[in-house]
Amino acid sequence: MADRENPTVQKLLRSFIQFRKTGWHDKKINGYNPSEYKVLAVIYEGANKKELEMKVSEISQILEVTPPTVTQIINNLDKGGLVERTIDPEDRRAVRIKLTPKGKELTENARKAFFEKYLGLVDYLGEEDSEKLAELLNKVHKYFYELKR
Amino acid sequence: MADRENPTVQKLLRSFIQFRKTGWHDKKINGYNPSEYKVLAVIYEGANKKELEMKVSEISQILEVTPPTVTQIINNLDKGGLVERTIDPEDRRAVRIKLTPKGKELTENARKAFFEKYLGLVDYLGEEDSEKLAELLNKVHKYFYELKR
DNA sequence: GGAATATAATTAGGCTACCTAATTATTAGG
DNA sequence: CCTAATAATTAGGTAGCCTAATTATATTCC
Repeated sequence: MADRENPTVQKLLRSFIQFRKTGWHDKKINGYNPSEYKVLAVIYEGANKKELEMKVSEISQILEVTPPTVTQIINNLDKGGLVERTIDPEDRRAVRIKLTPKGKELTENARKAFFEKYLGLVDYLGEEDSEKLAELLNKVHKYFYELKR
Repeated sequence: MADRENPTVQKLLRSFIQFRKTGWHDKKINGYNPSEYKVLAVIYEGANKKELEMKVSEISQILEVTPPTVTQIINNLDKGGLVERTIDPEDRRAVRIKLTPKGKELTENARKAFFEKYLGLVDYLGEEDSEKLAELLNKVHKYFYELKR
């Protein structure tokens, strides 16, 4: 209670607020929003791992957003010719999403820039502290997650 | 380039994404949004430190949002009777914002709950790791901030 | 001292990134 | 084979921001 002035709490709070404003999530590139790039990245990575293309529901699970959110983003990517829908022949309710050559090129370029930036960060923090940070953030997530239930 | 698969980068990225979804910033309390509570908190803290009430521009600087954003939030808080505007007699362009008794009570209750939650977090992480986390987040912010210029 | 300029706040309108509820198409279970 | 479940979509809404334009007041400087 008197602990309301606890300096560690204060520091942590300030850091959280600042971190939220950190532009680590970039602004528009090539006319596409960060949320659109995230979907592109998921489709791209999925294609490198599996034989079948990603379903809307799979993308939605990976990004932890609802399916309507994914549908909307896919609609825009489709309009821009970055992505194609095909009906899954095994389950005609499902839709498989595939990158077009244009979409693939865009995604690869964005990924390159993105990973360079993050390699720079790991370099800046040092390998050890980077690992520590990831671990601590996971613990924070777990703490709040468990509070909510 | 081959470093694109650097596991530390991957871990860090996953942590960042997860952290962004962490509900550390709460949902509506008493019908007021997190952004509204942040403004209340700033006004409350300002009142404890200075003789004069907060101006819109001061609130805007502290929260790092534009003045129109603050104006809108103040409008809502005003409608709810949590806050009062008075014209600064020294500079009649400026508006001083003051908590009403109702606003003050609400803010105090919210602050209490809020700080208890964060004391719990510090307890969960340990004092030392909490400090480390704050420090690392600040470094991350600095890295991205400098990249942007 | 008055015109030009700067500053404080507000209004109007727009945007991103989400959400929920309802609908449509298809598949699976009793 | 009919009911219930599942996949995706459409429609509409919300929070939390933003920019540009406007209004009122202050400051500067010839």
